[in-house]
Amino acid sequence: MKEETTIYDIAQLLDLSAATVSRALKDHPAINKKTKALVVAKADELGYRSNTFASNLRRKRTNTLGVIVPRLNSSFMSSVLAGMEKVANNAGYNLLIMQSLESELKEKANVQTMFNSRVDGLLVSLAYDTDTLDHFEKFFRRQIPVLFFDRNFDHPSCCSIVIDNFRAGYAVTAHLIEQGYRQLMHVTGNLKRNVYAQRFRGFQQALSDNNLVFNKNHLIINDLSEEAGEQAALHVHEMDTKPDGIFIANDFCAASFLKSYKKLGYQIPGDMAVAGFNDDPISQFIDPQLTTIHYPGEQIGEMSVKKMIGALNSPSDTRFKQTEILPFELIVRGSTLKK
Amino acid sequence: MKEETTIYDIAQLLDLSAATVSRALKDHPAINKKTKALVVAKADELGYRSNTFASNLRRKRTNTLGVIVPRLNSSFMSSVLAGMEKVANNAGYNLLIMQSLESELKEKANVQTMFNSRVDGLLVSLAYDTDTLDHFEKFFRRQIPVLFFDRNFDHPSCCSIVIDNFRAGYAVTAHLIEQGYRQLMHVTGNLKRNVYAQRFRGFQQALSDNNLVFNKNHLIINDLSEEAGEQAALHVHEMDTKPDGIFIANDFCAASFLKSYKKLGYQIPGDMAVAGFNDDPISQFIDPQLTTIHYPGEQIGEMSVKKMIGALNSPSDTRFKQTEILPFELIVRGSTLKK
DNA sequence: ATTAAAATTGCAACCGATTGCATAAAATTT
DNA sequence: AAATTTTATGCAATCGGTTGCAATTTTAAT
Repeated sequence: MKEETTIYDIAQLLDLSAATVSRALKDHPAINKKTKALVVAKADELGYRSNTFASNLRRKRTNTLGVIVPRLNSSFMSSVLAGMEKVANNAGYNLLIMQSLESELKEKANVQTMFNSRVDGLLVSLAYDTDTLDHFEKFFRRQIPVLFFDRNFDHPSCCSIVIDNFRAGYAVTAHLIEQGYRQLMHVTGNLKRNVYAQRFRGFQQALSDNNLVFNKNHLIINDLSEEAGEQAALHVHEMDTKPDGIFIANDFCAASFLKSYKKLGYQIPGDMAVAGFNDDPISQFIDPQLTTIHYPGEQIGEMSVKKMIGALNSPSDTRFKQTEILPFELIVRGSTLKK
Repeated sequence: MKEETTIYDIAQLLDLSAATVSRALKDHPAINKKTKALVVAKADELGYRSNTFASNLRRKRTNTLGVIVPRLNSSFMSSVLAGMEKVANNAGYNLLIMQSLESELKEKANVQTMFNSRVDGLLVSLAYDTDTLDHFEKFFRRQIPVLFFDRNFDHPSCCSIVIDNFRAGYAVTAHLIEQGYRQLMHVTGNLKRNVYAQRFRGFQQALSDNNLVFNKNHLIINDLSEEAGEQAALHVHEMDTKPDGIFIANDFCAASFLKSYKKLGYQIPGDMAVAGFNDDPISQFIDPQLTTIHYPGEQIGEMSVKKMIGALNSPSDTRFKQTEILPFELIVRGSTLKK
């Protein structure tokens, strides 16, 4: 096993001090160009790689950003991560990625691990059942920036990157109404999560703007899983007066509903129009294809990391504390065609 | 910003040396139980967290494993990662995750970054077009363990965790034959990737074992993307003598094929039986549901990290160099019902 | 009581990069 | 030519935990 070269080796070979080598390697202005060139050349020659620990130890920074997501396995999240990685890499940051698996408990453990790993900043999309931000207190106290994307929670010291879930929910609902559906139902997740609460608000507002009354029995709250979609279908099947349109806050669950409801003998659209959310690939494979909301995942990822790095570089700049709202797009497909 | 407590603080408060505190905290056998208890109590009280950098710097280990995957957004990969994370966390390792986005170039860059971050070991599933392992040379030379999972490449100093793709390919094909399909076609990815090469071999073997000849025109090699599935459907549509069964080495592509082929007016199964690979959730949403191979993603992840940690703890133990082959499962669904 | 062995603890030198401050050398001004 | 400024480099302490070896204390054996 070859020995690592250090700045001391380089210093000795070039008859310089380690300090100069260190400065040369990071392009410090006080170092002569020729010296820099020499040092860089020698470093290359020896296959030098900077020892991050020594550097981190001294500078008290890790150049690592922590990322906690509910799950990795959605095309949405992986676009987000792709976007994050791109920006982070370019800026010399690494990502430490963990999944909470939608559990607050796991999320807490993740946050603790992130804290112990001394990430410079934390990017989080909250788990399904997270109630409080208490577990982030450690970060707040030490003023380590925490940023929420997609699933957020208002807090004075955190910034968020989201889409306008209210308007998106409104757009979907308005579209359903415009297509002639009047008895609308809504299936969504935990209303403590901003994304679901706001989509629901959008749903309600669209109803009321069109002089439709919201029927409390037309709201189902579940975990938006595949099984939940199935159960929702069964539930609707057993309703006396059935809705003719349904807006489900997640494509996967919507697809599951659609599949199950079809199986029960209903026509889609016609008996029931179905709209989802997220523009998951699945929405194009199911028959009929699913009307949904497209979410700019990659952009959300890029923006999040950019903000974070901005905040790290100039902690006082309030620009980096502001919530950013990115645009969405309504994608109309077969599942909501005219009645 | 509160100051961090260090072992020196604890040492001073308890009138001990930093060495003793250090040893006490890591449960060193030479330290008196009472002293240990005292130290641990004080550490808790002060909210002490060990400084990883100082420790890494001294011990020349990072307790971090690098993971490079082609893409994060498949349910398979995210199960793998979930499995990896579980085991890694329990053993006190962190994961540094990157995606190659199926590009050798990006993979090379990732490997370099991993090297610079001094991961203790590297877990890789190769990109679609990776030709050589040259970019891993740095790791081999320094004897940093590299392990391949799923998509591997034979190399004396690497161990692999895979399923038996040959037998899986064989099983799918034999099933199609058993259902009465005779003119079988195969769509797969780059044959440099073991997974695809072996599935193809399994396909061929099953044919020959059933006295069927393999027709060279019945092999399509593409990137197994959604578009590729569409194009394959068009291609088959234009063939004079059409196959009656097709085995596609990836569910996503298979689903896309199925959808497109149906659209062209064919019956599935009947005109064409379709089988996929991976047991992606999509396979249950498409109509008819897709026959496929179930892959134990989580187990692959767990096993990979276990092996890796084993190799790190006892570098000489050859058990950790052995390739591990995990079981798969043939899942029969509607798309390949009897002719 | 003496000696040998075992159990604890401390000393001090690392690990490698960073940085405030001082110094030396070169360039510019007077 | 002397004084001043600018530019370039070095010194040495620091970050916080780890570990080989020595020193001390306790326990066990003779």
